Amino acid sequence: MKDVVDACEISRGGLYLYFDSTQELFLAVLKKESEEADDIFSREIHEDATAADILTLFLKEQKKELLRKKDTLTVAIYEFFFCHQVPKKENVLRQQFDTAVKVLEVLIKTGVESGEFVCASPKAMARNIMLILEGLKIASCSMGITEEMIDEEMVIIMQGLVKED
Amino acid sequence: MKDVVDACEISRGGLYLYFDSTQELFLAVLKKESEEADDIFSREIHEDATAADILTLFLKEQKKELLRKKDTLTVAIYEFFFCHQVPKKENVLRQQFDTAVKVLEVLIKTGVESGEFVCASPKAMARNIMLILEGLKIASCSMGITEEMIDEEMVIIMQGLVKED
Amino acid sequence: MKDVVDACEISRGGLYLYFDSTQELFLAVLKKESEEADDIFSREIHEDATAADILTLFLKEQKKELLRKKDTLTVAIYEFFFCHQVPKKENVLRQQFDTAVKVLEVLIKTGVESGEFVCASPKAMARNIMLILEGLKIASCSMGITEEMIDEEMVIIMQGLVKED
Amino acid sequence: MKDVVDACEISRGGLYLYFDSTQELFLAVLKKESEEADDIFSREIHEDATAADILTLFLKEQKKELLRKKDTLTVAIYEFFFCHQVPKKENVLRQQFDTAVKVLEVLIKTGVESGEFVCASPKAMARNIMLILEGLKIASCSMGITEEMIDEEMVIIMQGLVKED
DNA sequence: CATGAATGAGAGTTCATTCAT
DNA sequence: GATGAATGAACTCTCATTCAT
Repeated sequence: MKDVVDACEISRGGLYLYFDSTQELFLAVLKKESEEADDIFSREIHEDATAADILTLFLKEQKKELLRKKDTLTVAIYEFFFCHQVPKKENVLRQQFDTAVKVLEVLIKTGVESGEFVCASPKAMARNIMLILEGLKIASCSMGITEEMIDEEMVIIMQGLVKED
Repeated sequence: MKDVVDACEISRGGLYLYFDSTQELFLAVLKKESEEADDIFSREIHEDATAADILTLFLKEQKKELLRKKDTLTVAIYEFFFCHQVPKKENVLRQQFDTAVKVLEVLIKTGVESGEFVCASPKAMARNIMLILEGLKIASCSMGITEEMIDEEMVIIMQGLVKED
Repeated sequence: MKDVVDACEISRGGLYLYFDSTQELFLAVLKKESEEADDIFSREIHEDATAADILTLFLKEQKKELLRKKDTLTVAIYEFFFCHQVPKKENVLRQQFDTAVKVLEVLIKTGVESGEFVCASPKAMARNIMLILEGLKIASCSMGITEEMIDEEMVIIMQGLVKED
Repeated sequence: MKDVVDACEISRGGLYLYFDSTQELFLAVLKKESEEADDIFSREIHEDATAADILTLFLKEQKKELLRKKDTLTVAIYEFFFCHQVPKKENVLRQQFDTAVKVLEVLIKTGVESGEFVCASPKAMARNIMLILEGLKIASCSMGITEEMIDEEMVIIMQGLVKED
């Protein structure tokens, strides 16, 4: 509350002109973030490129986010959903995760069809990728990670899909 | 604080005879937990079994923990290290993670030597496994997971190591 | 404040062009109410009827008001004069009370003269009636009353005046 | 809140050691007051005296309370029950009122039996007395009353019961 | 004249920490 | 050593009032 008020140079009461509660403000921030993320994602996916190219681009974008220092929003989001056990439908975190999984699934399938990827269960693999990213994210917030760690994971992800022997 | 003094049947003031702050108390709890976890882990690894057996056992143990409802300690640990950016050496979370990675690395190497596993970079793979588990853990706390999700990930982990075609 | 600007479809600032404060606005409302109440009262008193008829009519009117649910204005008026100990001359509540007492006094005297009522001290009796009504009003707002309770009191009031044995 | 904290010379937080909320504190005050009032009442009723004596004593006691200046508690009690429309059973105000009515009813009946009083409906008369007192109380808080006004009402009440002609 | 976004003091409540006993 | 009553700063939220437009 205090931080928001200070950062926005608004009065405490002024906040309530735009949001009914701090919780609502927070959810609004989440929604905004989510939409912006979707925009970036969409822009990438529209490009005329191979599945591998798109996946690489996606992972690069994720890496950039992971390296962003002092990602206090990520922390705040986690803390929010730790406490507020909202139902699946209203859980923005869950929705973002599921959406990303679906997009990745389609991407992997496309890659399999084009012969770029080898994958028995695109859906499970998509979820696996997202969980690795989630793992990196939480590791970044709670214990710190290096760029090397991220790169290594990206390599493992790509190798798991191309596995040409 | 209240929960601790209630559970320990100690006075609020009494707590400060043993710990200078709630932060220190929390770190002590973590240390204790960590030691106990190590014990369990060691016991498993001492058994006379194949690398695949041990890994399976390890993953099963992890699954059990993931399914434990209301894992408030996990949440508390995350929240603690979100706020207290302690140096690597004192970050118990990091230490536990690194220890687990090392043990897994040895295990994978053993498996590779015995011909059970195929893996170019055991260290990276070990870290990958831990990040997936971390991803599952945070997903469990913040958006909820199903047993099927866990099983699926376990399968992917094992397949990534055996990949016999 | 919010309720007023919503109901009047005026801006918050606009209100201050007509009233210096909510207090002044409230007093203006009271004054208006008081004038309207006087009008009703006058209309009744002008009718050509016996004193008993008029008193009965008056009590019936009071009963109707007492039964009006959610009488938030009454509550607001009480709360206002609880806090703002205004001098007797400016106390609208007091003025209304005194006016009503005077009117009732005249009415009782008329009744005594016509032989309808028996009353040693019309002024005290008039005040007594008003205090009973005040008691019913506050009871209605703070603890709830039934129609039976009102009727009972009305009977006692009338019996106190006619007492023919 | 602030007033209580200032008056008790206690910290804001300290209040919550004894009461879970300001509302609970308030209800506790009410209960205490109520008990003390009962004590006084009981002491009077135990005395060996005629019904008229007891009633006179009761009215004298009520007069004393009515004359107590700055009766902010009475105001606070009214305001509380204006806002908190609690069910009849939990409404302390209502309970006190009903209890007083019952006691008065018994007293009047006793007086009727002993030939001191004349009264067709002791219950209604008891309620009438209480409503007059309630009317005096609210008048005292909101518009101010004089000792003469009180005395006048007391006379009317007594005359209404003895009515010897 | 009129607006409504913005203010800021004050409300009730929580909780890690302290200190007289 | 041990207690637990007490503290006080911080939290979220409300609302009559103001002022740049």
